[in-house]
Amino acid sequence: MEEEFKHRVYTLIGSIPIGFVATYGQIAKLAGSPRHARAVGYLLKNLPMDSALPWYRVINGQGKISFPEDSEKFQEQQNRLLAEGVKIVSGKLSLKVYQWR
DNA sequence: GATTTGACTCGCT
DNA sequence: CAGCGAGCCAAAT
Repeated sequence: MEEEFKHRVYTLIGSIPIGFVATYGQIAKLAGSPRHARAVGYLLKNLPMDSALPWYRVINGQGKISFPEDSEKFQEQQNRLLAEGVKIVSGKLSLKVYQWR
């Protein structure tokens, strides 16, 4: 695996401000590989749970959490986001995609 | 070293 | 406007 890619992905995710989120594709692109959105997900999947990385700020291209609503993972991610200041509008999470400006 | 898998996307129906 | 399908490509087995 390319260590550099991984490192950039982790760094980028870590740099997402509170109250914002980013998409897998965006992370992959900024990490240097526009077509590796899935690899990003893969990396997050095998993250150690003791990691301080805000993986829950990463969502899919549709601005949603990439888990079925009934799954525990979904619940946890949503809760963490809510705890970070994300609000609910019209029953949906008000997710603002970070733009690395 | 080949095969399967997936926390993705985009485009067409 | 929601749903489905095919493309993509690294990581894991």
